[in-house]
This record gives sequence, C-alpha cells and structure tokens, in this order.
Amino acid sequence: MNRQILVVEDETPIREMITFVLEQNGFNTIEAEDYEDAKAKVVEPYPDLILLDWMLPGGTGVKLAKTLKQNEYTRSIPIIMLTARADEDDKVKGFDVGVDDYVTKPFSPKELIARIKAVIRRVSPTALEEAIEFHGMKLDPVAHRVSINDRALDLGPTEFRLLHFFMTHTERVYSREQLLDNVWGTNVYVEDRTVDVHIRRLRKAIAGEGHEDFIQTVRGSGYRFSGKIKMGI
Amino acid sequence: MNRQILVVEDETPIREMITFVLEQNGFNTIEAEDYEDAKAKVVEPYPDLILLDWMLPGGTGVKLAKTLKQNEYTRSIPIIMLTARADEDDKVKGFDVGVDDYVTKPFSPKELIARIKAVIRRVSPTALEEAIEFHGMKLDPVAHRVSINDRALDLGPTEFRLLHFFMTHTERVYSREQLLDNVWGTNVYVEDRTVDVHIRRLRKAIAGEGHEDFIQTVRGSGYRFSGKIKMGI
DNA sequence: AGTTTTTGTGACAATTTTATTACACGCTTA
DNA sequence: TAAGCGTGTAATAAAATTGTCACAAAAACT
Repeated sequence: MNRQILVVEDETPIREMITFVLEQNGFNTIEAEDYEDAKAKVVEPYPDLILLDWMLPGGTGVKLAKTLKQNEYTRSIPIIMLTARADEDDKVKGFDVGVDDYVTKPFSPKELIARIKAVIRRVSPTALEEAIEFHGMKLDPVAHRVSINDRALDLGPTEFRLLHFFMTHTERVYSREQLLDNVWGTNVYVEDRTVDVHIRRLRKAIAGEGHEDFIQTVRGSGYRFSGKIKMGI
Repeated sequence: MNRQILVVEDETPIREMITFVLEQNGFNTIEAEDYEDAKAKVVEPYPDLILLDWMLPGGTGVKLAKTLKQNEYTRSIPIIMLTARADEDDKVKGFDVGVDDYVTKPFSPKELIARIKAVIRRVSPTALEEAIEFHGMKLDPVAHRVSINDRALDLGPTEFRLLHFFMTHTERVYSREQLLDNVWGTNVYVEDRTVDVHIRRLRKAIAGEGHEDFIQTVRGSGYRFSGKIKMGI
C-alpha cells in the first residue's frame, strides 16, 4: 500500500530534499520540474497525491492546481501546496481552487509528513470505481459483489453501501449521524439506532472468518472499520 | 499540538494578564518585553504564533513584524497584532506588512482566544486531525486510538478525553476544576474528587510500561501530565 | 508522635450506551 | 394476491461507563 507522490518543484535541490524525506518515510516519489512535465506525469503514473510548488516557471502552480481540480479525471487527487509566502491572499486563492492543504516553507520534514498523512486520511483512501481489497475482503462496486477469501457474500443494498463506505473509509471513527449522511444520504429521516441494526446485520454477514470484528464499536463515538484488531497506531 | 505562543508586550500587567488567559485556555506561553528580547525568543523556542503589541519601546512592533515577515525562516509564523487604536490606517499598514490578524484593545479573553484559534485553523487546516505523540505514547483523534509503544490501550470515553486533554496540555498543572471544565465541559455539576477517580483509572490503563507516573500529582494544586519524571520545582 | 489535610483505591448502584430480537410495513415478483 | 425480501423501529437484554462514597494511605503540619 505504498503511496505515490508527485513532487512538482523547479528548484532541484529543494525537490531532491523533499523526495529524500518522502522516500525515507515509505512513499514512492515521482518528480516534475515544470508545468508541462507535471501535467504529463499526473496522467501517466497517476499519483496518489501531489506536492505542488506555488511558483513554477512555465506557468504558476496555482494554474496547474486549478486545471487539475477542474478536470474530472484528476480532481480527486489531493494537492498540497508548497508556498514560501505566508501571504493570506495567496492561501485564500489556493483554497478557492480546491487545494487540500498548505505547507509553508520553510517546513520541517516531520511537519510535511504529518500533513501528507492527514490529507491522505481525510480524503478517501481508495479510488471510487475500482474494486477494493482489504485483508482478504473484496468488494467490486461495479459488479456489486463482495467476497471474503473468495467466498461470496450475500448482502442487501444498504448493507452493501455500508460496507462499501467502510472499505473506502477505514481507520476512522464515524458517528451514527455521519454514517447516515454518507450511506443513507443527507436529509433522510432515519433513527440513529437504525445504524446499529445494520451494523449488526453486516457483522453477521461477514462473520465466520474472523472478520466480524473488523467493524469495531467505539463507545460514545460510533463505529470504526479497521484491520488492526488489537494493535497500536 | 501543544501550541506555544510568544507574547510581546512591554507593559508587564497586561502581558501577565494575557499569558494568564492563554494558559487558562491550554496554550503554552513565552514572554518578551522588548524588540531584542522578542527577536531572540522567536529564534529559540520558535513559537507557533506571536501576539505582538503595536507599540514597543526599543522599536515599534510593526518594525518587528516587518522584520519577521521578511525573514525566510520566520515568515511562516502567524502574527496577531495587539493595538490600542482602532485606527484603520494602522491596520492597513499592518496587513501590508503581512500580519495575519488584529485584536484591538481592550479585548475580551474570549475574543482573543477566538482570534488565535481562527488564525491557527487558517494557517494549518489539518492541525486538529493530526495524531499526537508524546514520549512513545500516541493518540489519534480521528481513528480514536491510543497506543503506548505500539501497544493499544483500551479507554472509556471520559478517559480518552482526559488523556487527549493531557496530551495537548503537557507540562502544566491543572486544578480539578480546570480539568472538569475542559474535559467534562463547563456548567456540569460533578464532584471535584471524581477527577481523582478518573485519574486513577487512566493511570491504571497506561501503567505497565513505566509510563504510569506521566500523570503527576501536585499536592494542593491538581495534576500535571509530564515527560519529566522527577524534577525539581 | 499525634492530628489534620489531601490523595489513592476499591466497591457499588445508577445511568448510559450498545447488542439483539421481534415485528410490521412496503415493495417486488411469481 | 401470496410469498419473499429488505428495511426501519420499538422493545428488551446485555454490557460498559460513570459518579459517589467509605475507607486506606500518604503527606503536611503542630
């Protein structure tokens, strides 16, 4: 599950410093040094995240960000801007474009990594239409099929959507309300406790292979879907 | 995640009032009373935010702001100006310099805290979601997980909130009342001694790894969460 | 040493939260 | 229309959490 990060930065020493830090921390990196270069590499290796310098020679970074965020195909790739200025206006402009976060130079490696992880976690960890696999559990959104260790599962529509949501949002606690919003849809009036019942049905459905406690109850907060049964962070 | 705020203000009573308010609200503070003092402390403790008085003896606050915002190393530190005048021109001048926000004296503690939080949020939007680490102890607010040396901890809701508070407010003594306010919430009537019991439960939960005395009793005052195990006053 | 004050500890009952079961309603399909 | 399925809700059971108290232990003070 190694993430690929595209580093777009024209100043070579800085770019190399950044890629070094990223690789130290287990990321795969792709480098680009100008607008055109970056554009090409977004399409081909299709990175999981883009670190984008604010100022670029062949066109500003903001322009690239805007382009990417307006394109259907690339808009889901999170972008973190690197900026040398603490200028508020610039930041506001960037967020209007749809950039996911900012890191202001100079930054510590620790801060950079923390921001990257935070953004990855916040943005759904997996792509939308692709089949998802998680600890031997496979879900194909298109074919509407789920299997555990190649044994097919029989789920109702709601259970399927719930599991789909969980599989694309692991390692994070969701309240019942959040689950209702995301799985049932906003402005639908359903009781909070209904979630419990569906959790129960889903648990029952995926039980029998040691997968039942993938859905974890977080008392007072909600539920969490996780592969780490009893492990540290 | 424990924010350090540098308070630059020459009038001692005002400065102390401000630091008092900040510490009440869980910030760590550093004080400076003139231009040179402030400059030195920006470099060394490298605060997360600067509260800067408009008028300073050894040179105006604006001058300091300008200096800091022009320096590559310090320009990313957000600055909030404290001014006694509601003068528009000053504000404009300040924003030109790159100051992040203004607070006009006299101000209410509530307003000050609100402004600070707003600026922090603006500058680092993901800060609140980031995991906190302290001496091998990790707390992930998003996943709602705690671990100590990679061993998971099982905490009840209140214990979790208490630990979360402590991990974001280390090295400082909090009275039982303050803990009640911050962890239980204001206007909740609970006995003071209830805190003791929860401290006990938390201590028990994190014990067994030599970390039990992270929570230190300060007789007559309250409790302190600290990495320094046995220190002088 | 004896007394007072403060904190630690274990137990317990009340309360809150979650799990589980049962059931009724609506929708689809045979 | 009857049977079957999926869904939401309510009722009940089970489990976990929480605040408080009583007493023990520790520290501070005379």
